[in-house]
Amino acid sequence: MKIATYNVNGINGRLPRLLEWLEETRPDVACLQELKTADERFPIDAIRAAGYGALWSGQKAYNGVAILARGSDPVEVRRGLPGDPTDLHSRYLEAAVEGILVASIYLPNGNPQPGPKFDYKLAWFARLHAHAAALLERSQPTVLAGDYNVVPTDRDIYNPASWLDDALLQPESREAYRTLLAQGWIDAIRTRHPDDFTIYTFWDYLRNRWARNAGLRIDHLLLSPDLGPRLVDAGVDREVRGREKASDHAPAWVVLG
DNA sequence: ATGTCGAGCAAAGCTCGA
Repeated sequence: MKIATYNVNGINGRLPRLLEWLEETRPDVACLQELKTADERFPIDAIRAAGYGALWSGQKAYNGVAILARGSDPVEVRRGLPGDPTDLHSRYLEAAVEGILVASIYLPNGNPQPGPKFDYKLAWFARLHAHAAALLERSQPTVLAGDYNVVPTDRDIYNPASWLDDALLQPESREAYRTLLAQGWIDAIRTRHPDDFTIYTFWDYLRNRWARNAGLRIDHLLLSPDLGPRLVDAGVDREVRGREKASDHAPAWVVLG
């Protein structure tokens, strides 16, 4: 079973790219982020025509997450991260697909830092810690997939020098990611590629960063501990980033046996 | 500051968020 995560950076503007990738790689589950569209403009007809059922939580212009399942309709379990009823951003969706609980996560970027956006990022992370711990208590195979907006270590970026003030590299962001892993979650990409320090998922549009492979690893697939023995493979569909009208992220994926 | 995108608003270039 192949589960992927892909920050599409505008699902309508990049729909041909998304459909092409689905056709080429046929993931069983695809978690999408940054839909940047209201619910009523989600391109469900094109996605169904590609062979996928879908759940989505949209928002006009910003955020937005979805879960696609090949040949079936994902069963919605949760919409929105618990812990703050005043938080209206569409950043979390959870569904059951073939016995696996899958979450599509779009963690706040947090820039500029310090400031209210960074505070929101850390508060969102704290809510994720609480919910992720509750998920582990249920002992159901679970995958938390998405754009975490965290570069876990300096081994996950081409060169941290020009990003030192960025929210993605702050010690607080990294500590929050480590705290999540310490609950027992397995970072599938890093576990499968322990010594590959050029495996990235995001290349900024600015300053020719794709051509220079000046990337960051910020999209992650976290597996519940029971899925550890089922980890067969994991990777990044890097070439997708190099295409016309590409998102600034590439899809990342895991195969479970 | 740099400089690249999508999307909204509204009718073209600006603003915002990333």
